[in-house]
Amino acid sequence: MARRVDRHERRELLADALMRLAAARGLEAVSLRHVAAEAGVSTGMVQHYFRTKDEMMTFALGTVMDRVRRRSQGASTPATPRELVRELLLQVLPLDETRRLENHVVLAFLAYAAVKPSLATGLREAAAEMRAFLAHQVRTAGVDGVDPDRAAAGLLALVDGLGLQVLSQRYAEDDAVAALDAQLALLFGRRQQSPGCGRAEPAQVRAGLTPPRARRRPAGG
Amino acid sequence: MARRVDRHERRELLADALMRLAAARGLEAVSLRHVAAEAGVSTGMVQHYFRTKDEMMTFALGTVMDRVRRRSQGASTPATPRELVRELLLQVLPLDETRRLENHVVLAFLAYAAVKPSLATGLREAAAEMRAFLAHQVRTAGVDGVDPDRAAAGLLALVDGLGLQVLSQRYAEDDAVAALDAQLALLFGRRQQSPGCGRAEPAQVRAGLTPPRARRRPAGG
DNA sequence: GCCGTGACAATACAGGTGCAATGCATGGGA
DNA sequence: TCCCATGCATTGCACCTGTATTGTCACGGC
Repeated sequence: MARRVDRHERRELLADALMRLAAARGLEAVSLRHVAAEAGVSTGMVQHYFRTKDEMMTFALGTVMDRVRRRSQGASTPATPRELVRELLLQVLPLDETRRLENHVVLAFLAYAAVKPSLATGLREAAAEMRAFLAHQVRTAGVDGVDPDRAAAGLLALVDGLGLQVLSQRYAEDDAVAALDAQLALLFGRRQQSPGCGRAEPAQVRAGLTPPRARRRPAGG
Repeated sequence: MARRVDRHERRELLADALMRLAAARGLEAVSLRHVAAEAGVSTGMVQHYFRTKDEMMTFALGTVMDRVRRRSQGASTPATPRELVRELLLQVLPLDETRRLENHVVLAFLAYAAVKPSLATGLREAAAEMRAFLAHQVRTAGVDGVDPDRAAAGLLALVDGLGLQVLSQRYAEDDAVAALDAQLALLFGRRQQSPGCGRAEPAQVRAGLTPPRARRRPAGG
């Protein structure tokens, strides 16, 4: 066998091109030929590494999520759970070009997944993973009176919504960050506002505000 | 001239077919021929009423938004601003088949609009309209310490995020409603929790929590 | 040496796409 | 009655799509 190339690396290169394309011109502009052109290769090569378009799409989606995951983990090593949560959620918001691009891609895939259940599964898994992590941190923080799962789900919903607003230019980036911080303050307790009273409020807030909780379907994540 | 048909009515009929298609198989499945087939007419007729595909898409998007708008207004006539706000936001969440369909369509258009600025404009307008209405109601309610605009934007972001979660089956419908209600309680004040203290908290909460702009508008604006 | 296999390239093909052009029936104004 | 704009159907076209097929070339084991 004459294998001299790193197969996975090649696939990621193509996935990169796909993401650029999806971010710039939408997922509908993604075709084998366009991806090949964007990557500067022949369409034959794309076919060589992905037997079908669906396989290519699935791999690309996985790549995006892996990338977000990796960046979220490797960002820094904050001491407190609260900082950890903040770091993670900030990595999800479209605050720079890289993340804007990623958000665009994820949005495109989100709409696409409404039709392709296989992709939906992947997205759900990633979300479940994040929720689990967030819930764990909330639990670790020891905020009393809050259901960690609910809080995590609420945070994710908030960040999702904020991301949408920012992407469609209905909201400024700074405002989104401020909104997130406000919610975090609510959840973890700001400073100490008239103890006893301030304590009671946030718990109720959390329980209500971050509402749903995902029933984690084991299979779909 | 021999005009016996209601042009607008015909166009809405076609837009209906388009929406059904978009909800069921994604916006990528929307073609002149498919829309025609779904509506049970010839492709020639579609071309007769929409000179271009883009014109058809734009009209369909407008139709969805109008529909949501209309339903939101005509739902009922609740007495309090809070009820009004709740009614409106509930109309945006995908809580029944109709709204699930609308949400799917809006999501599809949202992703599509990231590429077609003309559509994005329409979506933004609708969102601005809703935010203005919500802000007015919040102002009318006379909640002190809250910026009505911020609160409105926050509510929209929350509902947007919740809608996404529900659509992608990461969140149960009931949980979404509970989440919304919790946020409303926060905003308008639940009952009266240790007055003075309970009063101060919500204001801060609102300002922070509901930050961004609304994504949820089913209409796709 | 060969030869097989992996890494690509080029091409072919059936089908779908948006859109233009054309055909044709009909019914109201002249 | 003629006339022609309207409402719609049919057809055609150039292009693009995903995929299958085939070809070519370089390498590495035998």
